[in-house]
Amino acid sequence: MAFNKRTKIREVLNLTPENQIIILMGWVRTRRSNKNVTFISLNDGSCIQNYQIVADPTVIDEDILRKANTGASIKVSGRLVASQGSGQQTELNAESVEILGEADPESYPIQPKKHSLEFLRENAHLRIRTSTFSAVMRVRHHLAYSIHEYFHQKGFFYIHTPIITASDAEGAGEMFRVSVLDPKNPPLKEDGSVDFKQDFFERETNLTVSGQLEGELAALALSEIYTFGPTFRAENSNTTRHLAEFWMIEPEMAFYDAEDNQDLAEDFLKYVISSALRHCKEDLMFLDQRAAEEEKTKKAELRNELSLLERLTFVTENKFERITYTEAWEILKNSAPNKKKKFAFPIEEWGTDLQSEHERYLVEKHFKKPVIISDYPKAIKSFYMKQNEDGKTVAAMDILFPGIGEIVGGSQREENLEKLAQRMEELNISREEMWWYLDTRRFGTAPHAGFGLGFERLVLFVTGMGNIRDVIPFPRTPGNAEF
RNA sequence: UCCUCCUUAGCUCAGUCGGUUAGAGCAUUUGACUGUUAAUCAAAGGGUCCUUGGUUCGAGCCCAAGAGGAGGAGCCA
Repeated sequence: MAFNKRTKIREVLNLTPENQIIILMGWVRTRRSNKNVTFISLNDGSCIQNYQIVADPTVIDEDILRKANTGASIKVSGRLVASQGSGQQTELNAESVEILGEADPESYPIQPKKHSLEFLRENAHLRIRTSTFSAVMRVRHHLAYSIHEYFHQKGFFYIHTPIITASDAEGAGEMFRVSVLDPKNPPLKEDGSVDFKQDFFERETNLTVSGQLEGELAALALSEIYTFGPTFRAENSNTTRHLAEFWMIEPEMAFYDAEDNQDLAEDFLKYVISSALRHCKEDLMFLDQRAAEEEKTKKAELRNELSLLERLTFVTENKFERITYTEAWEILKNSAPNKKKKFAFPIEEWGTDLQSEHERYLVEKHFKKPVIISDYPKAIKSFYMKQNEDGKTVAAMDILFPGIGEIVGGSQREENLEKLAQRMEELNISREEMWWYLDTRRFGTAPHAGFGLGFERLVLFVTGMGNIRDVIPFPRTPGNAEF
């Protein structure tokens, strides 16, 4: 018999019991037994539910049942019947059980009990077998799928921008070097510096920190494109919302201005979150309960007012608040915590960047909903952002989510060659190396805009998990690349 | 990188003022039990108290350094 003749638990749950023969394969979650009967809770990862196998010790060999302990993988053939117990509609009366892979109960780390997330992080190779992580991974999949679905339906093209890049023009911080040179004995130039001319690409190369610049090139040909790929930042960030390797979605659209950009970002976020609510209902209900348990351990003032499911529904049903940096600055300057000197960074001069505590105040206390802040001072934003008429601000926007902070950062791009070149000169960015980028402004330049969405931050928000390391299968953080 | 906290059984944790043989729950093993829902009941096994050094008659507990982890900040998505 071919292995794929088996039925997935997700499908079995919808079958009417007619004593038909069904084959299930999966991993044992728990086993309970007495003299007359053994119950096995089986999970195959196809859904959050375990399926109950009933084994009669006069039918199934006792040695086999003994090996069907927590963590073992088994194949069960049996008859689908209405359940005699109250916990489930149907169950499988085993006629044969085969042990596919034993799991020594003395050494298998995942027990049928609540484990700490820290412990599971150290067992990342096995944690996907837990209810929580399998639920997170399924939600992650559906979010990725619905992202492609959203853009495809709108006529956007999926562009693959390079992972290896020679430009660090974004200035987005430290990069990981890509090199085939011998690190112990690299070829040197006369001045003693490394001679990258002898490296694989005959120049210094790094892992990408953003696909945006290449995305712009494609948008100025295909009109509307998006990227969805891995992104690397070699920053020594140790927080619950940073990874050294993460996935980013970067749409880039010709003939969009700043407002079109905001409209798209808001519509997009609402689409993928409601898609998760529709397609991952059971997983999200499980994660909702898990998050509610977690809430109980927090201090009262740090607790969420809304449950996970309520937060998700709230975001899809309410308009995001849209304010400018200047408006945000005024609200913050006149806010109670600022007047009472409760902020670690008091709001005084116009023009300084907003700190986490300020963003959190706006999102969680003042507006109590997602907030889009636009038109930041140009000094604190990147060179490629469109300079506004006032000469002080750029057409940037950040979308802030409760509990997550910045989930989207984007802008209308500067399409004017002179203004862009001048800004690059001011910031000491090489116009010679960026000739290809500037060419788009030389030939048929057009207004365009785009944004970057941190995929794991989205998964974090939708699953209600607290740490970004728990929403990617194998997290890469400073000092951690085990799996 | 900075600040704060943590590290005791496989897991989660307790451990009084520095005092003799280091505890609990869960897990595991064995047994009991006529259908269980993370079954229940009984018994048993299980320890480099993170590492190194110091103080002391005596250190899981005090001090120092190091390692690992968590939370917050910065950088950002």
